[in-house]
Amino acid sequence: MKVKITTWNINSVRLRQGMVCDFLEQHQPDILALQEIKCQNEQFPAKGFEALGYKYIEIAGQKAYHGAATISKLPMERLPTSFCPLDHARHVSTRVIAGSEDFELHNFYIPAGGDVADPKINDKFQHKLDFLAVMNDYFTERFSHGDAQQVLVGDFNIAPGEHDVWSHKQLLKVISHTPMEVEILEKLRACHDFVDTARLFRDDDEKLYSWWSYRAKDVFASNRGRRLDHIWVSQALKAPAEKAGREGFEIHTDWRVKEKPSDHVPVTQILDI
DNA sequence: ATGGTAGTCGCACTA
Repeated sequence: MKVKITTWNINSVRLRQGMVCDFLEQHQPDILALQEIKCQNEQFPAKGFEALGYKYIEIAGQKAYHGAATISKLPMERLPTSFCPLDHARHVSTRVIAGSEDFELHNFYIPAGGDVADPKINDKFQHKLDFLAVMNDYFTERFSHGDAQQVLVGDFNIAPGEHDVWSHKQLLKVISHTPMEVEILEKLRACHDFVDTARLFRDDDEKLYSWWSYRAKDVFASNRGRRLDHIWVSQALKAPAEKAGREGFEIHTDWRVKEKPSDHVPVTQILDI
């Protein structure tokens, strides 16, 4: 069976719930992982999504900032994880039942990390690095009990590759593309053999972006984007991702120029399990 | 080199 998974930093789910419903109707993902929902659990517009068939909803909300939620047509149960050293609402972990198969889906909103790329003088950057360290510990522990089918998605707030940013040189000192965080993220990926599905069928020198700043006048004229939103799978799910083919992965760039858009666009991966 | 925008909350904070 094919399982279609989309991740989207929505930058306020209440403000953009209509836009989310439009996306769900047009693209029919089985699962949508949202970040920056910017609301408390009881404020999450669950009813509208339930009406579209997304009966399984797991929310990690808090007042005003951050927040993540995963909504699914497939049965799903919550996994009791804890990744954020400051206890922000920044992740939702679930086990998804897909026919005779099941897999873990970890929906992350990794801290952005502030402005100054020095953890000694910038607590927010230190927090980002600490969050990544907790992720590394979790998956080390998880895999010590054998390979599970794992999917990691979300706004990682890191653009790892030279061609995941509009200018490698000009962003070397800009948080999201500094060597320190890129190395730590790459280590996290490589240590556990995760596959960055964006690059399965796309060369490393092809520019790919999922985020463009609100501050640009004409977003695509300057096209100063970064690929901050990711879908990773464990080795056990590499073949299902490959089986979906090149079209199995998509960055929905057009959603950046809708009326009142998020600064991130949805990113989709199909798994043919 | 700087300031540019957006969302939430109620002024400043986060991104």
